[in-house]
This record gives sequence, C-alpha cells and structure tokens, in this order.
Amino acid sequence: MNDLRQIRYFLEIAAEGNMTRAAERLHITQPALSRQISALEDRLGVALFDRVGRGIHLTAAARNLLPDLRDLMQRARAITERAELLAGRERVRLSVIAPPQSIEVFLADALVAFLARYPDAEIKIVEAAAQDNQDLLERGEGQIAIAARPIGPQFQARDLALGYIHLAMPKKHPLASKDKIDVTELDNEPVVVMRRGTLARDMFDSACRLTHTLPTIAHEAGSPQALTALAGAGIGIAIMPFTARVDRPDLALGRLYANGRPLTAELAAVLTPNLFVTPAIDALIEEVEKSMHAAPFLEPLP
Amino acid sequence: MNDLRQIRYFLEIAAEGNMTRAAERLHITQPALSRQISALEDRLGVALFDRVGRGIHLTAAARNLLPDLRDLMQRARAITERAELLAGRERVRLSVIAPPQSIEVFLADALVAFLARYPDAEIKIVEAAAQDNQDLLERGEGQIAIAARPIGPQFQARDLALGYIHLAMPKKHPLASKDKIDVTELDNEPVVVMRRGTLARDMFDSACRLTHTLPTIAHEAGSPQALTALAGAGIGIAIMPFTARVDRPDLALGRLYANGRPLTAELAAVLTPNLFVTPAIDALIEEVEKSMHAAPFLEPLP
DNA sequence: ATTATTGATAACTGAAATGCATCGTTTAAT
DNA sequence: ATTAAACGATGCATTTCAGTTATCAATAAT
Repeated sequence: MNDLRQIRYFLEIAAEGNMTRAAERLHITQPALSRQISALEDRLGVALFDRVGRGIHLTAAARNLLPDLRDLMQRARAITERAELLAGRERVRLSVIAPPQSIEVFLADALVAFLARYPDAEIKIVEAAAQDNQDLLERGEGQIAIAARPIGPQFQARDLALGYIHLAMPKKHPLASKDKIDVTELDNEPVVVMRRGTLARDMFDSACRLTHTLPTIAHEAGSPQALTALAGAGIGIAIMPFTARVDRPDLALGRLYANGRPLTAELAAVLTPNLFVTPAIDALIEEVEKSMHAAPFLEPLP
Repeated sequence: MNDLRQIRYFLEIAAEGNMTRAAERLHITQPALSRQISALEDRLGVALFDRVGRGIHLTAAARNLLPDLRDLMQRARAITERAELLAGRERVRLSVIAPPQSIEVFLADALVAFLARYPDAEIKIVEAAAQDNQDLLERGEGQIAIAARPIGPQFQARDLALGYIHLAMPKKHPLASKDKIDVTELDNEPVVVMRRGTLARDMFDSACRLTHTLPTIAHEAGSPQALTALAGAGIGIAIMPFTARVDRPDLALGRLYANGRPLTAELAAVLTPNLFVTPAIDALIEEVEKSMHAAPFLEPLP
C-alpha cells in the first residue's frame, strides 16, 4: 500500500459511480483513472469494480473496504492540516455542506463575517438536501455540515441553535390570534408544506402521525417564498421550515406545538471524523452561531 | 498528502535515527531517501529533521506528527491485509517480537506447529529485550509481541499464560526442601540473577524493595544457563526467569513468594493497534499458548 | 440499424524517483 | 594538528510511472 492517490481515485469513483465523471472531477483523463484503478486492484489482489456492460459497480470486497479507505484518507488529510498548522502557514480551505435555506438565511451572513477575520480563507459551499447532508460529509465532500440532531455516532458536532417550526397564515385566519398552535388544531385544516426531504416537512409529518392528526395537504412547495405566497393567498396555513425569513406584514406567525411542547430541532455543525479543528474552524462555527441567533425562530441552546 | 511512501521513509528514519542506515533498510540509496524527505518537508511546509553536524534529529513538529503517521501506516497495512483476505489469497507475513528466552523455550516450538498448519506463512522473529518489546511494536517492527502485563492502552492483547518466578538451588541447600519460598527468606542470602532489563529481574528487584529484603547479588548473568550453572556451583540461589528450562537433576526448584502470594507475571500476546486479526494470527497465538502451557512454571490463566 | 456512452488498451510524452559519483561538513582517531 | 571516517546534500544520467491522445469494443438508447 504505497499510494494514497489511488485510494483518492477509488473513493471518487465510488462516490460518483462513474469513471468518466470521476476522472473529470479529479482533473485527469479517463484512461489515466482506469489504469490507476487496475493497478490498485492488482496490488490489492481483489477486484474493486464489476465491469458490467458499459458502466461499473462496486464489488462486495470494495464495499467492505470503502469505509476504512475513507477513514484513512480523512486521517491523512487531518495530519497534513496539523502539519501546516505546526508550520505556521495554515491555509484555511473548507467545504461547508448546507441545505439551501440555511445558506440563504444565515450561512451567507456568517461567511461574510468570517472572511473579515480570515481574508485568505477559501470557503466552498456545497448545497445539499438536509437528508443528504451526513452522507456527503461521510463521502468527504466537505468538512462541515449544517444538520439537525440526531447525528451519526461517527461524527463530532457542535450545537448551534434550537429551531422552531412555525406557521404563517393570513391575519384574518381564526387561528391567527394564537401564539401557540397545537398540531391537533390543524386536523382537516388545509396546509401548505415544503416537499418531502426537508427537515421541517418530515418533522411535521411525524408530529401528525403521532397525534393522529390529518391535515389536508393543499400544496407541496419547493421554496419558503412559495409557501408564504400560498398562505397569503389563503390556500392554507404554511408550515415554515426552521430557517426561513418571513417578511410579509399580511401574515401572522405562530409556533407549532405537539403534546404541549414546541416542535423544535437542534441544529448543529457536524464535523468530519478525524478533522483537526483549527482556530479558524472554531471561528467559522462561532460566526454561524451568531448569525443564526439573529434569525427569527432560531434561539440559542441552553 | 499523496504518498504513503514518503511517510514510510520518514518513519524508518525516525526509528533508525540515521538516514544512511534507514536507506539500507528501505533498499534504496541514501540520496534517494534524502531527497524524498526534502520533498515531504516541502509539501508539509515544516522541517522534520534538524541537520545538526553530521547526523540528524527529529524536530518538535516531527515528534508531534510521529504517532499519527505511525497510526496511519498501520491502518493502511491493515486495510491491505484485509483486502488480501477478501481476495482469498491471504499471504501470512508476520514479525513476532519476543525476548530471547521466550523464543528458545516456547516460540520455536509454537512456530513449528503453526507452520504445519500454514506451510506458506513467512514468520520473522525479532529478538528484543522484554523492556523494548512494546516500543518496537509501536515502531511497526512487528505485528505481535510477547510481553507481560501491564500493556499500553493503545494495544490489543491476548492472554497467554501466567508465569511464576522460580528459584533453582543445590539440593543440599537449607531452603531446598521448601516448595514455596518467601522473598524475605532471601535476606542476606547470596543470589544469582539475570541482568537488569529482563522481566524476572525487575520483578525480583521490586519484590525485594517492597519487602525490605536485601539479598546479596553474587552474580548477574546474561542467560538462564549461566544462572543454573552458578547455582549448581553453589555461588547462590538462582532467580530464574519465567521462560527458562531447568534440566539439571542436581538442582531443586521452588516458587518465589512475596506477601504470601507467588510472584507471577501475566504474559500476553500484544497486537499492533489496528491490526486486522486473521484466522492465521489466531492460530499462531493459539499455538504459542499451547506451547507455553507445556513449559514448566507457565500455567494457563483462569 | 444507428448513435451515443462508457470503460479498456496502445503508443507516446513528460515528470518524478532512483542510482551513481562526488562534495562539504563534522566528528573521531592518531 | 592532521588524517580518516561518517553522514547528509547535490549534480547528472537513467529508469520508472502517471498522464494524454487516439482508438476500440461493448452496450444501451433511439
């Protein structure tokens, strides 16, 4: 085992499922990649990919080795970073994985503040659905992800904020006067929700199931803006995600409760295992936290 | 961080303390090694060695990175081995670190039995003083070491046997009739012991200190044979190491006690961290265990 | 049947690693 | 003080290896 490069190549193909595309992402040509993988297979003495028709897929052996190889790469990276820190010329290069709304509502602001402190830092933002966040982190697509607890045991995490699911409805709506609204009050009520796969939607579904509430789904929207627009038009009460700004004065806002407790999610910064946490990373997380607390419906954790 | 080779080179120099010798062990020439290290230092941006006069020594940064780099290499090796196992063509290649007497008394026999089961295995034996055993393991000089507990927390271990420190003396000696002999009975008594650094000697010294016993060290010997010879000549009672055969009918044997309990050491097979334990390794340890239990003064652990 | 996609292969090129010879410095021996 | 040995660094030639371009074979989509 001499070469981390071949491992990096292998991981890229495993993540991409396709040699040609992996080669592009690695900035090499496809034949070069193909030959490196052959070499790796020879050296390990085990086939890593089934060449089936055109296209490939992982062999059982490769699936077996995959987690450890990922771990090895991350460790190697962590060591390099520590070495650079020891050399005093730390180069901050981070990829942050976050859901679209998080980017819009607080990540952008946080990055501005962070870059004021670390002007030379290179921050890349990877947009991903909430549910894919931890997968991408595990595949090494980034070092930090914004996600809600629970978080896989293999990760470290830093608490960021407590997010409340809130409701938006026209001011004339019968429930508009209330600050706390229980899920059960939404029985048979027309609601507009985010599409499946977003955190707020999934939590809302769970709350309904647990309380045997059956709201009428009037519409599934793809963005918080669409949600508020529909609510404003009287189509239904909008179930707003945690990280959404509501800037419409015609709408009343309330918090959603279930069993007497507010529906909340603990948002956290999830860190790649073995990541060596530099002061810069700490600073970034701190800025994210500050920026989140400035947003409505996101409160500091106790 | 692309290249495990450079890390392997670095570790070899760190272990050897000398580039020329490290180059020999790596089967490359000294200039090649020198350049690779320069390249590694450039890439990490930090000096790993101070070039002081002729010769080198590790910088603080290098000492800081050393354990993690070792760990990385061991993980890489473990992965390769697992891959070979998955490929069904496991090539058993082990280095076993053991003190000289262990080799003589039971390791040799164990290897014969093991090789009968795995004829293609390549086993290398590294002879090392008991006290150096764990260091060598940590430096990656071998995968398995025979050592006495306590064992560093970073290692896995398998219990092998309980060893008793025993005494050898002429049959006419006043203490010869006793089976159990307490350390305190050796006060002012002439004894012959192994040289410092062997396990039995160190334990004997500790026992004397704890019980305020001051035997007269008549001689320090380098081998168990010398010990029995001196005891037979009446120079003093021989404090025998755990793993020594006494085949002289003119000598009486007894067990050494302190505070009413026999002086024992729990011998164990210590395994490199992250070592992937194959059936072959299990078999080897099993054979070692069997072979030890056949030796006198080594008993199975409860 | 035709075309586009995808991975493998061959021949070539350029970069990187290695070996050999040698130098400069430091330490040990005399 | 002088010499010899030890040790790491450097210049140059050679080999090894990863990468590129061009192309092929197999397969899936139309």
